[in-house]
Parts: sequence; structure tokens; C-alpha cells
Amino acid sequence: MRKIKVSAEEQLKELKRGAVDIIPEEELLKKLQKSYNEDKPLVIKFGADPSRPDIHLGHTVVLQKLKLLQDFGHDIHFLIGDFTARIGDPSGKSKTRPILTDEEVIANAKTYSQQVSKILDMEKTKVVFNNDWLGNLTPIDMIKIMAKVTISSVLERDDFTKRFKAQEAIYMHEFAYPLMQGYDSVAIDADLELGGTDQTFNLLMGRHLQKAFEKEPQCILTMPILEGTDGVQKMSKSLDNYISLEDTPTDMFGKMMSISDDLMVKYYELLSRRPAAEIDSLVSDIKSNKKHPMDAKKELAVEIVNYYHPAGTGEDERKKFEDRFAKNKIPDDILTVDVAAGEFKVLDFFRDIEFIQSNGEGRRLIKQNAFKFDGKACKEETLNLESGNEHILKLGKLRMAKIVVK
RNA sequence: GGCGUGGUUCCCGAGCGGCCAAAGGGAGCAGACUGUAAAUCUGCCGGAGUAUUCCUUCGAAGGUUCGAAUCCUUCCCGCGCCA
Repeated sequence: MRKIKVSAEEQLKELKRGAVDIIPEEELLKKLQKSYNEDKPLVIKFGADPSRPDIHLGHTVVLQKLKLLQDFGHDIHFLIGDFTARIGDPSGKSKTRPILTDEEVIANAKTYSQQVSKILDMEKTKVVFNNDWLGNLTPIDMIKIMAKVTISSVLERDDFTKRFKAQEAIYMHEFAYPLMQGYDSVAIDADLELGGTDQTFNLLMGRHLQKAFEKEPQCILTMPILEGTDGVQKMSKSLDNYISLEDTPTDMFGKMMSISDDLMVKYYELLSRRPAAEIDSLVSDIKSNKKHPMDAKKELAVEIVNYYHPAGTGEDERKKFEDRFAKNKIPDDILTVDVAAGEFKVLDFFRDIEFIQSNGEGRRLIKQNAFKFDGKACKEETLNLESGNEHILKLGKLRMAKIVVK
């Protein structure tokens, strides 16, 4: 039975969808043709940085492309950068990252591949650790690698340029990062490497080093960086604008609904699995007012939730969402706490359940009419509760709890 | 190694002996308006207290002073120029 069933031209067409760059395109086509003719899968490299174990929707943009390649029959090398994590990738960071301990790296790597299994078929995925070869390099080997790359070429990298101009510190070990990552391509004989556009430099370094070590150079394919829910900065855990694959269905749906209309269009293009033509017509319907943007957003939220949670969850969440926000119903799965009858200190309670960090914050919210007791704004810090009653306490739009008075 | 310059609250950035919990902007939170959208407007935005009050904070440690983010000493770190 053939491993590669789809023609090279067809593969390339699908790969190009949504991609920012394929460098160089003709070369990739040739590789694909050769692979098709000889029925020999290409070695696809994808490097994961285990310093941040939580995978969010931003990562899935590239992972989906990887899945596509996997379905075409190619060999995915899922490379865990356990060695490079100890250096810390300076990409897109104005500050040096903390260096992780071995235990952290291993634990992170585990959670990482677990989450990736929601997208890739792990049976067919080769998981490799770059410490296996990088960890064995001698100082001489390192120097030989360094001898292939000029300082000015590394300084050209976007974030180094910025930091250099801004007179910020750049440390020697940060220069090592792209070199090591590039050497990974040499070690595994990658044919094609995928990454976000912020990785372009590192990916090209792989190509450069392969040439320098007289191997066939890899092609690279870059995908756009997905903005986070704020719509401005790239999705990242540290900016707290991310939608995690581990989010509960309710959170995931809610976060999807909180994005702006403009961002929704981008999310459709990069995250939806619907055919391109369908998305195009949807976008034009929104522009011509045939379709309400909120409905389109709900549909996307349903699609995404369904993908990362059991089928049907998305529709359930949609109903819950509509009940809660359009019909103002109280969801039945909210936090419920038993409290004693009599004097009830509102601030203490909210602090206990971590709705607020300090009493000051709570007072401020009360003053600003954010505290609703059974649906009515309440200005009291101390309440008197009778046993047997139940009450709904809200703090702003999102924080909501039920108390049962015993 | 020498000279210069800088380290301020989540981020950027003013302050340069008391009027400083510290301007301004961003982020965040809340209210109005909405579609839990954007935009806009308003308020809040170190901690404790009802409060005129107190406590902790301006790289670190000491010191001067009635009083220091602001002055002095030492140390740590960044950046630039020279070597």
C-alpha cells in the first residue's frame, strides 16, 4: 500500500492555505514530487519549547498544518527542546527567560505531548528530545557550529536588532539558541520545518547549518501568529490573553465570545476547519449585514469547543451561554457554598472564594454597583441571612456564586 | 580597566529633600451604552480601616536629616564611549 497518496501539487496547494511563507516554494514542490514518486515520506520537523507546557489555540495554527502533513503520509518529528529549554528562546521576548530545571522540563514535555495528541495522531508521530544529540556535543563541536555563523547575521534577527537599538542586554547564550535549534535540523535530516513567523530566523538557521554541514537543506513553512483575546498582542500565557486547550468548555466558549469582530475573522481563517470558500462567503455575509457577527462568533465558538471537547459540548455551551447572558438565567453549575445563618461578611466571603484579592478591591466594586444580591445592586458589606434561604451573589458580569444558608 | 549614564509601583515613564503611595500613558477592573464585540464616556487601580489615619514600596545595605524615591557611602546590575 502506498504511503503517499496525494499528488505533490495538491499537497502544496493545501499547505499554502493560511501560510505566510514557504521558503523556497519550488524546492518544496520538488521534494514533494520526489517523495511522491518514490513513495518516501518527508521528514517534517516541529520544535516544541517545553518551557511553557500549556498549549493554547495559538499553537494549534501550526499544529493543524502538521496534522495535514501527517495525513498526507509524512513523518512528523515532534521535537521536544529539552536541551534548548535550558537556554531559553529569546524570540519575541525583550527579557531573558528563566532557565528550567531538568524535572520541570520533563514534566512539561509530558503534558505538552498529551495536549498535542488532541490534534496529532501520536501513534504516527516520532517524539524526539534534542538533548539526545545536543547534550553529547563537545566544546569543540560547539565551536565548529559557531564557526559557520557570523555575528552580524545573528544580530540581524528582529528581536536582537530591537534590543540592540533599545540598548538592552543581550547575552552570549541567547546567540546559542538559534544555533542549537538549527543544528537539530542537521541531526534529524529534516526536509521541512514548520513554525510561527516569529521563528523564521531560527528555521532559516536550520537550513543554513544543513548546507554548512553538507546536507540537503530543509524548506521552511511559516504560519501567522495568532493574536490573543485582546486582539492586539500575540496569544500567550504570560499576557493572559490565551485560550487554552485545557480550558473548560464554558471558559473556552466564553473567551471565544469575548473577542472582537475583526479578530473573529482572523480566528475563522486560522482556526476553523471549514473549507475556505465557506469562510469567505460567511465573511462577506457579515460585511453585507446578512449575518449578525455575534451569530457567526457563536458558530465558531461551537466549532472550537466541539473540537477540543466531546462532540456536542459546543452546542450545550451555546445554550448555556444564551441562557445566562441573553435570558439572564442562572447557570446550574455555578460555585455553591454553604454559609452559616446570621451575620454575613460580604468581603470576607468574596476573599475566601478568591473573587477578590483585597478588601479594598471589594469595597471599590461595591461602591461601583458591581455587587448584585439576588439580582439587585447591594451596597452593604454586612448582611443578615436567615437559614433555609438560597441567594445568588454576583460581582461584575463574570463572577457569580450561590450561597445556601444553613 | 577608565570615563559617562541609568536601575521608580503589572509594563512604559515623570519625579530629584517635606504638598509622594509617587504625574502621564498602557494594561487591568467596574459602571453607562451594547451583541460578555469594538469604539466612546465615567470611576477605580499597594495593603489595613467607616475615617482626618497607619503600614509596606522607588536595585541592595548602611548613613546624614525633625523628615529621603530624592543627599552621602559601599555594593550589585544594565547601557554607551574609550582601552
